[in-house]
Amino acid sequence: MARSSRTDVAVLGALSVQPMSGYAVRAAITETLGHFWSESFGQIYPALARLEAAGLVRAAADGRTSGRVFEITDDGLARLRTMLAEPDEPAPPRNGLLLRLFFGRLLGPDVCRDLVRDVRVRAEASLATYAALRREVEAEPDAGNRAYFLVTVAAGEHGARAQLAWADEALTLLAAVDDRDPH
Amino acid sequence: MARSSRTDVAVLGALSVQPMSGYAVRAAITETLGHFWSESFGQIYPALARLEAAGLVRAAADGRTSGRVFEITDDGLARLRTMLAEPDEPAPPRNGLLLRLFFGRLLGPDVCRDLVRDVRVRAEASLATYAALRREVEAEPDAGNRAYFLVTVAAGEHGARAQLAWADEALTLLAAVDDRDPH
DNA sequence: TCAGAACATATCTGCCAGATATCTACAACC
DNA sequence: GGTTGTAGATATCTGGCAGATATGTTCTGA
Repeated sequence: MARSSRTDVAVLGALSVQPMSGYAVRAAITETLGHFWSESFGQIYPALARLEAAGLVRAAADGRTSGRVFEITDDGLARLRTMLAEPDEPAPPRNGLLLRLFFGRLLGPDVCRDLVRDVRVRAEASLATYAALRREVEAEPDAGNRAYFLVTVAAGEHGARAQLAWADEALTLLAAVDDRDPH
Repeated sequence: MARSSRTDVAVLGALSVQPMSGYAVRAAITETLGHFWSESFGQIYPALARLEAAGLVRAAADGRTSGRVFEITDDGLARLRTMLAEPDEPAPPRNGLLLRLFFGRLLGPDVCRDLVRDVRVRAEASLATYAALRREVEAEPDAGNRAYFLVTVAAGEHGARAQLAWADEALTLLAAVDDRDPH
């Protein structure tokens, strides 16, 4: 996925499922891709305008509700396939939590332990969410996509379990730090 | 960590270790925080100018090489502590790999398996890097910071192991997908 | 002394999140 | 039958940030 508009990929992907308004695209992305992707309105509307100008998307015959409903064109579907096949450029790492823990001595071990415990709590919650999501996907009738969806759910599960295990190791490490260390 | 300039935190953090030029700050961040943080020059120089104007950083008595060497002021250290203590706002998820796998049916199972195998290879390499880093940190004399550094190394290790385990599960899931599925 | 490597600073483009400002449709409520 | 609230919908602006690029400087080794 080239650095160039990954938003376009997500929007085209959403419209490849069914025609939608910009508002609905955002809702679909939040709902369905929410555990590994996010988009803001500030991106979606310019993206739709761009894609429409390029003929990758067109406003569907207006059913005269409010809001324009867009559908993907054949060119758009071809472009989506191309973009999906581009090599992935992993984002540069930027983990605010680890940045703070690295300078943890300035914060003191107490605060650091709270930070880690907070991660632990959120990871537990994520696991529950993923368990529900997995049941949902496994019950879904669309067998052709099921394996792909499960792959993304599994990524979330493994990530959350890793956070749990890390949090426990981190708490052990921090337990050994003297609270009266000059920070 | 408020959304507002996390770059400032990283730069102040680097300068809290020792005075440095902008160029050296970038090098230090890449080298020392590289496995969980990154900065670009395009951020560092404006950040240094901002911080200097705010009195959080000052140009050290010039030893007359090229380049201005900055050191953190007392105000800067206080500000750093404050910023480190601010609540963490986790970045919105944006995982290009999972985005592609989610629409994997459009790509076909072969391409998807290649993507996953690639992750697996990189995760193996990461694990080796972290093992070396761990040995380095454990040998380091600075006992006061060692636990904090190890916490960040452990995060990388757990993350990489999770990727390995996920990749294996994903390959199993994708092995069951019929290659002749209409995509 | 000359070439090139490493050091150093600066700027510009484009992607993107988040906040905010409107506007419409519709239903519940009084 | 008007008011009010809520959800749907579109658009714009600010600021953080990565990556590329341009350019000058210092040092080292041939």
